[in-house]
Amino acid sequence: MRSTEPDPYQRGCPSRRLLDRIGDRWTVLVILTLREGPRRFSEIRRRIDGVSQKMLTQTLRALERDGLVTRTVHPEVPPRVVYELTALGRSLIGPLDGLLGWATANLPEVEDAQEGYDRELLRTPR
Amino acid sequence: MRSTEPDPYQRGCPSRRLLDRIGDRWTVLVILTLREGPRRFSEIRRRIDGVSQKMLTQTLRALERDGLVTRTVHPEVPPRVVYELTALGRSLIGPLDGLLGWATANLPEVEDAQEGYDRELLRTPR
DNA sequence: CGGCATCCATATTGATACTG
DNA sequence: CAGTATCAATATGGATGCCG
Repeated sequence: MRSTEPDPYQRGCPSRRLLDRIGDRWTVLVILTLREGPRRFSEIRRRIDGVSQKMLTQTLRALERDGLVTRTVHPEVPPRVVYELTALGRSLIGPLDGLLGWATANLPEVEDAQEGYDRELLRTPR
Repeated sequence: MRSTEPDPYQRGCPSRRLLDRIGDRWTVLVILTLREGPRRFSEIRRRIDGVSQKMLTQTLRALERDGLVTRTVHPEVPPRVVYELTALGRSLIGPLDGLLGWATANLPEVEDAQEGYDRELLRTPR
């Protein structure tokens, strides 16, 4: 049996393209931040611990290019730039929540497994 | 209103820890490969286009450490090493499928958005 | 076969300085 | 405020060779 293996994961397949997009350290966090509503650049920056201004700019540009986020410049002084999820961006929240829920429920078990693994390594160094 | 912003995404929060684990280029693809059943090292390697032996080894070790994958060495010559998802690992498949489904359904729209964005940049180079 | 060690090119990121 | 530009540090990944 087992006649039908699915296709291998080729470079351009949906899984790969998705991972290339949201598989970096900041993209998902920005989307989750914007789920609360439109936010200014500095607000987003404050809510994501450790993101540099450069990385946040890059991430937001990529999200805008992907059609997941809109960028609105209010012509004032000082400038005010507001980012907001598009409908497409919001549609990603459900699936992301699925993963987040898994993380909340199962990360403790993952970390237990890590401890066990590391302890075993110490006992049998090689 | 809007009294209650959720906590910011601190460095050690579940979202961050999850992304640190599965946010790399290969982890998700390995899990999806193993969903079909136990597989040998070389089988996995063949099914993921472009993964080097070094990266696959690293990824499998991390997954084993996380308790998501078991590694079984069959003491034969030549050696045969079989990897298999644990129950914990299998529990991650549902959430991952959610994301994959989103990708399949919406990546075309994302790529349209990119084209539009890039075309606009060409028109107004700066 | 599976996998470790090494070397090396390149990508990613952070820090800093500067601008409209 | 919200960027851009530049440089330096680091992380990542691939290629190769060797081993049980």
